[in-house]
Order: sequence, then C-alpha cells, then structure tokens
Amino acid sequence: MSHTPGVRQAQKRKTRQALLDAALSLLEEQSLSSLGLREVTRAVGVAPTAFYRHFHSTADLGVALVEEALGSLHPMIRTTMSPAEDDDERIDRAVELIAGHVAAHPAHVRFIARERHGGVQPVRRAIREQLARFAEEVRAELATDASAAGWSETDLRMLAGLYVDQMLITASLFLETLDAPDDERRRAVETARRQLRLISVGRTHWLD
Amino acid sequence: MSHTPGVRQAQKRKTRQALLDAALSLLEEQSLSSLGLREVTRAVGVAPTAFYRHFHSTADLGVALVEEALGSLHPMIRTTMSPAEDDDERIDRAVELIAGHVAAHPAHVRFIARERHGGVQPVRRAIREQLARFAEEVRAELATDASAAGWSETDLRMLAGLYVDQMLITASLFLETLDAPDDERRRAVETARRQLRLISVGRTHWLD
DNA sequence: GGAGTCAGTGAACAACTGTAACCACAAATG
DNA sequence: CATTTGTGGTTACAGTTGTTCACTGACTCC
Repeated sequence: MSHTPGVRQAQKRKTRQALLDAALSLLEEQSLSSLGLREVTRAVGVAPTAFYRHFHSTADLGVALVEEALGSLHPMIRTTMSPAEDDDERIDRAVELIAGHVAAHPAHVRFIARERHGGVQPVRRAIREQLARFAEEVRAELATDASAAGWSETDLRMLAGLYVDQMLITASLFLETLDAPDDERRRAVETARRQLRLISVGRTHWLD
Repeated sequence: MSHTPGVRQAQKRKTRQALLDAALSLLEEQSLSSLGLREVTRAVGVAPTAFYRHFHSTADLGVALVEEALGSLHPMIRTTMSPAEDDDERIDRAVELIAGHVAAHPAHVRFIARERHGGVQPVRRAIREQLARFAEEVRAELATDASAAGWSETDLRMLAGLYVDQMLITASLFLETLDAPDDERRRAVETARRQLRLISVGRTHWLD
C-alpha cells in the first residue's frame, strides 16, 4: 500500500500507447502488412525487443488499433440513429457527426478504411466483428422506430447493413476531401446527404 | 518481313504477364505496399533485375494490375445498366453479373477492394480514376432512362456514385462468401438484391 | 550477313528485417 | 529489508530487401 502500486503499470501503458500512436502515424502512408516492428519502436525511441512486452506481432497491434478506433464509437449510434423531428434532420445530424469524427480522428478512419479489406486476416476479422456490432445496434435502433412496422427481421438487417456501409463510404469520402478546396468539401457533404436521403426515401416506400 | 518480327516482343509480354500473374497471386495474402520485387521475380523464376525491364517499381506494377482488373470491365456497364422489362429484372441481371465476375476473377476483385484505400498512392489514384469512369458511364446510361426525366445533373451523378459504390460492396461481400456454405451465399445474394431494390425504390420516389 | 538492340543473368553492396539470449535496475511483494 | 517480478536495453545472428554494374546471347534491322 505504501508503495503506491500502479506506477509500473502506468508507465507500461504509456509506452504501449506510444507504440500505438507511432504505428497509427506510420500507417498513414502504408498498409499494416508492410509495417515493421523495428520501424515502430524506432519512432517511439525504444528498443526493438521492448515491442514484445506489449504485442505478439504487428498484426496483434493492428487488432488493438481496431479496438481503439471503433470501440469507443458505439455509444454514438444511439444518439445518431435515434428518431428526430423529421428524417432530414436525422440525416444532417449523422453527416455532421461523421464529418466531425473524420476531422478529429483522420488517422483512425484511414486505418479502418485501409485495413477493412487489407492483407492481415486477424485485423480484417476484428473490423468485421466491430462493424457487425454496429449493424446490430443500428438494426435495434431502427426496430424501435415507428416506420419499421411491418418490416421483416431480414429486411431490417439488410437496411442496417446498408446504412453502416454507407457511413463508411461517407467517412472515406470526407477523408479524401480533408485537405481539398472548400467548395469541393461542400459538394462532398451535399452528395453524402442526398445519398442518405435517397436511401431514406426508399425506406419509406419499401412496403408499397 | 522474312524474320517474323515480334518474337522478341511476344516473349517480353509473356514474362511481363507472368510477373503480373505472380504478383496478383501473392497479393491474395498481403497488401501491395509489402510486396517485394524479389518476391515476385522468385515466384516467376526469373532474376530480380529482370523486373526493371518491365516496371519501375512494385507501385508501377500495381497500376498495371488496376488496368488489367478494371480496364476490360467498361463494356459491361452498358449491357448491365441498359433498361429492362422491369427494375427487378435489371437488378437480378446486375447481381448475377457481379457474382459471375467475382467467381471468375476473385484475385482481381480482392486486389481492387484491398488497394482502393491501400497504402500506395499511385494505385489509389488509378483505381479512383477508373471508378470515376464507371460512375460517368453509369450516369450516361441513367440519363437515357425514361425515369430520369426531371433529374438534375448533380442528382444523376449522386445516384451513379451510389450504384458504383454499392456494386463494389456487393462484389466484396460475394468475395467473402466465396468459400462459405451454400445457404450463406444465397443469403448474401438475397441481401445484395434487396439493397439494390431499396435504392431503386428510392429512385422512383425521389421527385415526390 | 554483320552490327546493334535489349531481355534476362550473376555477383556484389549496404541497409534492413524479426527474433533470440543475456543483462540492468526499478517496482512490487512478503 | 530481502526477494521476486518484469519492463526495457544491449548485442548478435541469419535472412531478406532494393539497386548497381558489367555481362551474355538471341533476336531485329539494314
């Protein structure tokens, strides 16, 4: 007790986080499958062998990055997908939330978009699982919506998957226009809004 | 004339194609940014230096692979997007075409999905340009459709982009279920069909 | 048919990689 | 306080990488 336990663990977490940060930064210009363990430790200023104290391999680090990038995003689903005055308001809210997230964490978004179909199987699986969780959360939220009356479970899942994919597309579109002229960015936002709106229109007339 | 010119060029093209094939095969389990030039030449059974006779770098080879994977796909747009008896028939046709293409050229599809957001900038750009061409072709085809009356140019482009993205999503979904049990594959096909149908419904009610 | 072109070879290079064994020393434990 | 634990450092190894250079020998052209 007198030795204030946890000093050591705190330091360990600190270097672990430094490794994650350095890796994420290095991954802006390459894929995970070409990321070397020495490269990461060099960027942190730590011995190569120290890497093993935190991760088995770079693939392992990649899985941790998936958790970091997507794990904290789940609470946002409820607030985003919850019913609004009208559909357009909900769409605007979602688009703004995505734009804000991309602007705040561009490297994380880039990492997910890149490694979703990337060359490292465990990372692909981790991303797939997280996205499946998102889809399930969206489905649950859609089910509470009044306009979901008469929808089959299959169709609800289909729609939830469509929304999740569309949000990823939107995020990666915003990422590409991050350092583009203002008018191009505005055009991207408008395109994303209309695409979501078209899906929304399809949704309201689905049961015709 | 008597010397039958072209024997040399034919041989060169043959090894070039062998390099492309070997690279594509190696890329099933890794990303382009980690593909080594020696790795490719070793797989072909040729000296490392021979690589330079055909490509400046692996990034250059990647751009050539983009051309190979997407270049020959443009003619398919017209036949796929051309009007049909009813919308559902057109959707079925498109889904079957995608499924067939994925089954026939899985490595190409995987390569495009992987490198679209991959770590090699010139390859990303090449893919983006090809997809932009697809979107333009889809837009042109949509414009001839009777149901496009009253649509703005902006909205037509928006819809074309949505279709192209959705086709890529569908292709990568089919790719994931390539060696999955039959019922899961059927479910994937059904999901893809319904997602396209929902977009189609949104399209017909867009001007309300 | 002789000269030139050029796809592919082989050896050599400096730099890099992942990983192993062993060591140092501060923190945690009793 | 003495002992154990475990993060991180050091050194070393065997393999790999991209790129260079001078070369061979078959094909092409005049």
